[in-house]
Amino acid sequence: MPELPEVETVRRGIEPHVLGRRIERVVVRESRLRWPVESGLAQQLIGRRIEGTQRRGKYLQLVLDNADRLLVHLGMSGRLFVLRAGHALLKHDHVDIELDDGAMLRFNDPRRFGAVLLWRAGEPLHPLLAGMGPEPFSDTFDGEYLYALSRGRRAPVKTFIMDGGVVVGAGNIYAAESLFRAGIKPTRAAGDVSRPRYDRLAQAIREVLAAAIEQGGTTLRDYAGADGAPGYFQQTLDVYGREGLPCHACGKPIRRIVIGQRSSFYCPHCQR
DNA sequence: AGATTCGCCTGAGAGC
DNA sequence: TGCTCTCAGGCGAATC
Repeated sequence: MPELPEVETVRRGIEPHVLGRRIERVVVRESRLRWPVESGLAQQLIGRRIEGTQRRGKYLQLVLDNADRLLVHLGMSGRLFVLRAGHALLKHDHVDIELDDGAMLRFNDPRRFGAVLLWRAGEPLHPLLAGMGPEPFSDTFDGEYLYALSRGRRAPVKTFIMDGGVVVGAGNIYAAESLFRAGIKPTRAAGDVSRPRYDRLAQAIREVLAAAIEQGGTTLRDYAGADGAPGYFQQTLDVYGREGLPCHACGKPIRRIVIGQRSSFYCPHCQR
């Protein structure tokens, strides 16, 4: 399940293959994604040169030479591969973007929770990008920010940091890992977490995401990088998916609970 | 406004 | 072998 580190890994993986390339052909086999792929997409893209790649939250962006941007969201099961044009077709290969050197970006997404959208130059900030919280590596994201925003909130701190309007990138896996590193119990009300502990949490979120990016993301079942390679951060996980296994810090068994319909893992001894 | 629930999807794995 | 059931979950929209 691609979260921020996985999307960043994909961005880094495809960038050298697409930079400066011109789009020659676009094939949309299935337009029913999270939002419909617009019918004129191919016409909008063909002939454009790709000038850069960016990421905002979990949205990957191809910046075109007319300043339009192609937004790609991998949803839960989306993959973006760099292949040679004409590569054998697999089930759920929904969109191809063929480049002028014979390479091809291929979007595959079994569950179709992903999206491929055009954000045209001159249009206001795309609605899906508006209202997003700060990037975890930006200057505006720190303990003070989390502390101020959380006052009066009774929702669990895990739910709070997973809210993309608070900060982007703390998906289920990384929220759990960050809370473990910060020693904070995930069920604690966001408004009851002290300022010093939010300092630790903000730092933990940055550390966990940075480490995951370094290791190419976390591969549990669905995720693979642009070259098809898995990530390796799952070997570093302290709590996620480790129900009943000994805590890496104290040896007591990791507990699994459900918070906001999502599996949550924590160490009842180390996290308070 | 904040919190909660719903709905969209398919594949993997368990159980029979 | 093959069917049915459950679960996974990002995130916008709707509802409480």
